[in-house]
Amino acid sequence: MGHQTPAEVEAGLLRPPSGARSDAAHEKALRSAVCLLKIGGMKAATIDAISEQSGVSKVTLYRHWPSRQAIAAEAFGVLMARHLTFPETDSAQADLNDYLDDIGKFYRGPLGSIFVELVGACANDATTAAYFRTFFLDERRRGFADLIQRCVESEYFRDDIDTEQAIDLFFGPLVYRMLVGHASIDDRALHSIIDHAIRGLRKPV
Amino acid sequence: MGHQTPAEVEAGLLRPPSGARSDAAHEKALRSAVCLLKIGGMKAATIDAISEQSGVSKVTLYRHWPSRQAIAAEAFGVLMARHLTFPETDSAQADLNDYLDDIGKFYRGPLGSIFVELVGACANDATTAAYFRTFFLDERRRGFADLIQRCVESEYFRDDIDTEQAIDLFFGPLVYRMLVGHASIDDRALHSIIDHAIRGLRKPV
Amino acid sequence: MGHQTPAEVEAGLLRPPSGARSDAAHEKALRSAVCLLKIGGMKAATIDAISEQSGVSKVTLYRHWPSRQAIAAEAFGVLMARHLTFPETDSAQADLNDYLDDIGKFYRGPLGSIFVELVGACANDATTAAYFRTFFLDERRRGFADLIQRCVESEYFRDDIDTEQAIDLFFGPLVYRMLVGHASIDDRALHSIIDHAIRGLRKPV
Amino acid sequence: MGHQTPAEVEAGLLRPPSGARSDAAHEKALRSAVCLLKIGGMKAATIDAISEQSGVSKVTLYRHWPSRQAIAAEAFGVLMARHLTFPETDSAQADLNDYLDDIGKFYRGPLGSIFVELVGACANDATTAAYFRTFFLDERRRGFADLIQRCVESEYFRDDIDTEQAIDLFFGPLVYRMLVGHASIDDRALHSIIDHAIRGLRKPV
DNA sequence: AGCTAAGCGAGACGGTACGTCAAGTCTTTCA
DNA sequence: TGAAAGACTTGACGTACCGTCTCGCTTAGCT
Repeated sequence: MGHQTPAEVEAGLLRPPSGARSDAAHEKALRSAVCLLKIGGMKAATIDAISEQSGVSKVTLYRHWPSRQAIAAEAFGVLMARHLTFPETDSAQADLNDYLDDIGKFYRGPLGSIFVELVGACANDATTAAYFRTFFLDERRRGFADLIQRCVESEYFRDDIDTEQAIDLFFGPLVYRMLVGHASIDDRALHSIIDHAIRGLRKPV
Repeated sequence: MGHQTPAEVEAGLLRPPSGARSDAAHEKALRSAVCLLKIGGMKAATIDAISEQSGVSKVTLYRHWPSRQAIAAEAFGVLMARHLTFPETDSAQADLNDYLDDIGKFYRGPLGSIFVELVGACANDATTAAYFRTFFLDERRRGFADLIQRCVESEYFRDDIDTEQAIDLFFGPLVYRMLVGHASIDDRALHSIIDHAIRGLRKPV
Repeated sequence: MGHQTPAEVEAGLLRPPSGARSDAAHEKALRSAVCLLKIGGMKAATIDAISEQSGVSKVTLYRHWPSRQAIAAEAFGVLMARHLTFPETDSAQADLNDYLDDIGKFYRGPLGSIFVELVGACANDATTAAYFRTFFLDERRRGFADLIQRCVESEYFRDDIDTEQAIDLFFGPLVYRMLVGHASIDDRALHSIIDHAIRGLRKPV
Repeated sequence: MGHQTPAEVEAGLLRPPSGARSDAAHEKALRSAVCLLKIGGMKAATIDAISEQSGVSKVTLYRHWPSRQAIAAEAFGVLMARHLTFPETDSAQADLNDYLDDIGKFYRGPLGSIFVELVGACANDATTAAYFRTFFLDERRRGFADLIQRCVESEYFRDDIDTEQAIDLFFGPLVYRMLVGHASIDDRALHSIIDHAIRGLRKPV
């Protein structure tokens, strides 16, 4: 399947398949971007480096993406596709705790810092943000939204909460701390933050 | 008073005063940076532009700050010093609501987008983050912490909450949304987010 | 009739006729090249532009010509076919003067600067030079050679001159000045140069 | 002494001396350009190549010259400064013949083809032409003008000739032939052309 | 009448070079 | 002695044009 600009993706459109060549370049570029991101983060994923390492010319890269940040965003989506599956047991509450634990580990690992760099890049460029959402965030949020919904259905959370806001209540504080570094996100802090957020969402007992 | 690197600041150290000239250059540079930030955001606040507009040579800038982001961070602190005072009436709860209202307006205004750009810049460079905290964030958080403490004392909030986490429970979701743009921060969303956060902190009634 | 590469042309060979389509593309490309040359000179006559404007694909262009300069050279020949006819009255001397006057006007006009650009392009590529000669210069020189021959026959010029050299004695200085711009080619200069050249060729009286 | 743009040079102005560093870069770049020109002609003297080989950054090159052709033009001037001195014996006529002989050899040698490439480059860009004249041609023409003047004084040439035109009468045909390649410039042709030109300038006997 | 080979438009691609921007360093000169 | 002035290197950027390639369509001309 060919690549898609966020606009098209967000509009639910697909580009007409363009032939083997185009996709090959797209894939090669993404693979190189993934590799460079893992090794050196956003700083390493320059257009020149991706071009050189992948054998895809710069002009072609610019035909496929509007900026290096966009490539990185999509590459990050590819990279994360293999991680962080959502637990799905009988207990929504247990699943929530499991998932939030995973999140904590993720944020403190190498992928976490790439994630943070990407969020930072979103600040400078709305297009990057669009790519980041389309190729990574949206799907992940959908998964988490399902989990929250299950918490609502099992009467763990109130039924008048806004799912999107609930998600941000968990993630926002963590991301903010990772970006600015004003406070720790060690296990204790993490659990305490989560605890506060859960209290904000729980159904009164 | 001469300038301080964050390391020194955070360690409570002061550089030996360096003479009248130095401070004049420091001030001039900051004034220019403030001006450039207001006009064109982070993108406009380049070293060359600051140097040219302020008449302070690049070399001198680098003697005073480690990077252009650091200048911007300190300049932003200067810029914000005149805004967003904390309300202080008899009612902590009313003060909290007033303040959070102000925050909303601030985030959506021109200063808000500079703030977001700076937070984004923090992602790439720990030193920038240190400057940002030292010259802007720390003081502001202290003010907000006091407000939260008053909410605890007036038994609006529980007394076992962590003030730092409480702050991030309010700010994190907003900042996250501003950065990534995945959801609105209009008045309704804002109040709903705040409402969720407050619920997480409130003393059970 | 199909097109010919200079080598073939110069060897007196013709390509086997290739079918109606081929010629249509050839003509369309030349027409576009003429148009682009007139509007923007050599700089505008890029392969991409010719291809786009004419609807002839780049691959086809490269099947018909070895380079964009070659296309331009042939197009210039087409363009000039409509201009600069040779006067032919009873007086060879008068005809010579008329023609040289025309030349002066031509060199200073828009076609003159295209001509100069093409001569400049010949410097970098022998193939371009071959096209330029085949599709423009050779025929023109033949015409001028006839005129000079008539001057010899009417005993205006010596009969031991080399016609080719005589032509270059007139044109070389003009072209050189147009290329390098070290001296004017206004009417006075032009006539003076021509006068020197004629003196070099005249039969002593 | 710092470098000069042709406009300044032609206006007789000098840039204010800029310090040792600048000149070092200028010299290094020219040396590299000379070297590259000798090895591969104009095609080899790319900005990137000059920058890489000389260790002078591209930005600096563009501060010193407006284009690679300008660098090449100045470099060619440097290269030629060591060649083609003007003979100066008692006999102006003999000196003229000697010099024209030298010219022939020069045109057919490796430097000749660089010369032709440069003349060709002048066709596309007036600035290149200005550099070419300033750093190579003007001085050379001054020398040749002196020689022609001596021919006038010795009553070999008429005294009503225009020196500039006389120069072009010799050089124009040669340059034209070298550029377009429509006719030979072997010894016979060369002498014949020179002979024609001389006839055009000689004092009637 | 159908088949085959050629020419064709479309358009993506790798490559070379360009010209520019901003960052951060270094030297010279001045106060 | 410290700072202004400003030239410098570095690294990356985004673009232009080139010449090549593959694809699938059309057409010509032979079988």
